[in-house]
Amino acid sequence: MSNLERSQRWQRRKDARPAELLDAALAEFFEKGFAAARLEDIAARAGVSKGTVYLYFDSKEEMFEALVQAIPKANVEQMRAIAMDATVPPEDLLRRMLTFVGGFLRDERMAKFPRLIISDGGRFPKLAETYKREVISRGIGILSAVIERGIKEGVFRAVDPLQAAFAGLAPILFTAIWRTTFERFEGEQIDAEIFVPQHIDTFVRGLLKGAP
Amino acid sequence: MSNLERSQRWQRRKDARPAELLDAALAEFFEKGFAAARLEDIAARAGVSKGTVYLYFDSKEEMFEALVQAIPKANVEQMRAIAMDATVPPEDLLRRMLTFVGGFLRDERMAKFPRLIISDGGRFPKLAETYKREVISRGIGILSAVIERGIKEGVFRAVDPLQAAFAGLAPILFTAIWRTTFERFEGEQIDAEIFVPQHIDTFVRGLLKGAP
DNA sequence: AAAATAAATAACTGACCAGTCATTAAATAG
DNA sequence: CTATTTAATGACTGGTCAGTTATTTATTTT
Repeated sequence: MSNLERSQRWQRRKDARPAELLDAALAEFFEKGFAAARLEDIAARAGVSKGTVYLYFDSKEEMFEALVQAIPKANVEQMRAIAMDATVPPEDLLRRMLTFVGGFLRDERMAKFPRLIISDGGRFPKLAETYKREVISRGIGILSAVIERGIKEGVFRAVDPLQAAFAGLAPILFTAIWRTTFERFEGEQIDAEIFVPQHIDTFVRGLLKGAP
Repeated sequence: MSNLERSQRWQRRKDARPAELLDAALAEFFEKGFAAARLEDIAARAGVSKGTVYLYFDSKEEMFEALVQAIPKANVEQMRAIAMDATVPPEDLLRRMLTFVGGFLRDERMAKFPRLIISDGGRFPKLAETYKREVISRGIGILSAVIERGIKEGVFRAVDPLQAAFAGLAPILFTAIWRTTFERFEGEQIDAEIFVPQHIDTFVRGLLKGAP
């Protein structure tokens, strides 16, 4: 029997562990929430024992932080890229940006983040704070800048740009929360395919000057 | 020393206990979420020992159910009353109804409910199910009926009434979630005073025919 | 091939908490 | 005033789980 075939109890994989543990942690957190997720299950899912987790992370909370820090930032930066194109009229920019957000929230991973933050933000304020600062504030900032430009150029009515940005984003974020909370029960459903474009249309029309 | 002055260890108050316990439970659930709320703290807050709780409720979950069942129904019925007035044009009805929702969500109690459901709905599906059936579905049903009437009367564009109802409600519910999750951290804030009326205005304008 | 190193394990600890139950004492009936 | 009932207590149980640590074993070095 060769060495390769011989069953080994475990292997040293120093480099791969942290990422694998974070993947496992994300899955468990999404499934059960932060408080109820068991470190033992996270370890098992990563094919490792509980003690090993503590070789790479100081605590459960630190794992959570690492996840919130890492994952949703790229998408926000991509939204900024869309906003940069000053040759596009503001109402089209707005449509594109909100469509983009609706798009990446269709990805399970992204959709489950808001719910996780809302769930455990109460007892672990750092998480909510980080998410607000790194994700929401940036996104809102970019959106409201575009709305402000539209007002200056006389295309939009003179609304409060910050509050309008929230109003544009809220239904889309709400879709993600809905999916992860109420979709599985019978009764009325949000159909993101219809809901998101229709909302964007209504929202942008409602913002335009010359509306009734 | 009279009987009245004599310090008594406790009093029998069979009738008052359940309501007092539910009040205490609501406060603890709002503060810590369902899973993290301690029965001992709920009991203490109601001025009673833990054992007493089990004289009136079979389990922690049953307390939660009782709360979700009881509290937010009245408001939904009040919204139905507004919708009933067929002499008012649909766009005004819509404004009134959404303003009403924005109003009662300013009450702390109401604002904290959605967050509680979202937080613990995952592990206690019954709660989310009850809330969807008893509160959300009813509210959405009433709203979408008014929107449908508006479309039939030729006042609104031919949108999907159900999805539009969600779109009208979502930002207002989102306000409540925001308040209980992100308001305490520095950075951009939703100002409900501006946000809600502005959203309602944009939403209804966006729905009207003759928009650009 | 033996010694050294460090990755990984698994048994353990200490704290926590939902739910139980034998006991106590307030209220009521006889 | 005494006996009975029952509201309320509080110590206890059984189970869970984050974090620790002594030990084992894979890998690297010499």
